[in-house]
Amino acid sequence: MPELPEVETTVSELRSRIIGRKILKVWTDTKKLFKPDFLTFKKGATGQTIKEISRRGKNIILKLSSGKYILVHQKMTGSLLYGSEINPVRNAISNGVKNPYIHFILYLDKGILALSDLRKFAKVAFIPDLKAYPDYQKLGPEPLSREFTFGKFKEILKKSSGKIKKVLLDQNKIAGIGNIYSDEILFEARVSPLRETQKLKAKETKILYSAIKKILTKAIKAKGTSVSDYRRPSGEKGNFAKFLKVYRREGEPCPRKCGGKVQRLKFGGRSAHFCPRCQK
DNA sequence: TGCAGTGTTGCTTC
DNA sequence: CGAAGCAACACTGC
Repeated sequence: MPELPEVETTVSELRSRIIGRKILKVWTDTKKLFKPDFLTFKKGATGQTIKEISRRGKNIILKLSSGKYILVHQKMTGSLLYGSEINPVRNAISNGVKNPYIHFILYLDKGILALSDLRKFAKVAFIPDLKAYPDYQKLGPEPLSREFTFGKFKEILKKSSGKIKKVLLDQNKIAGIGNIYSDEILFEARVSPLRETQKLKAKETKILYSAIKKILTKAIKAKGTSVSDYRRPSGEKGNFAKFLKVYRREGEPCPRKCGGKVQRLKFGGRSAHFCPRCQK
């Protein structure tokens, strides 16, 4: 589930703990997570000091003392956890909850950084040159950055076709929005996920732009959403789930009290939740 | 019991 | 070329 607010929470909570730490050892039981392969990763990471940690879209980026990078994408069920040690019997982080899904550990000179990932979809890459990494450089603008102006948003929409929900989910158009927040943003803006992007009115575009900034900012303040698996580095849950208005609320009355009912509809391979009465 | 559904992405197919 | 479908994996809930 980690979308922009969850990844932002992870990065900001890890920063003070792992900056300046040296990577002593790398462990995994799932080599397929690694790009280009585990041996390259291990050679590139071992002995390095972590100089910086940052976020780009849903990606976590560690800059190493060699000037090269580690990129972690948590995909569906990944969480990066930090603790003082690992309990090998329960595969649990010392100060976290029991967790049998740890598939990757960086042993640092102080503490450990572990990736929990039930479905093993996560990606852990060693990248010599970030700018030359296609998955990274194709990403669209950061929606909370100064660069993402209303003009920029209009330009993105102008070049897009199809339904607005699909545009919001496209990482190469805007980076970091996933299924939860696209539903919540569209509800906030009173725009149906099924609307054709080209047919949005000027006023709706403006409201949508504000809703993107508003919802993502609020979710970061709440430390993200834990619908099922996402955890903060400490193992704690995010607090935004209770603020969700439509996501996973099929059949409930519209929280805006318009008299409509939240509907779930499948398209583009995923489900969209919305109120057909007040989202036009 | 069994099967549909799950936060993401990228590959294959048409 | 774009759009759509599906696979990667393991679990939950109806």
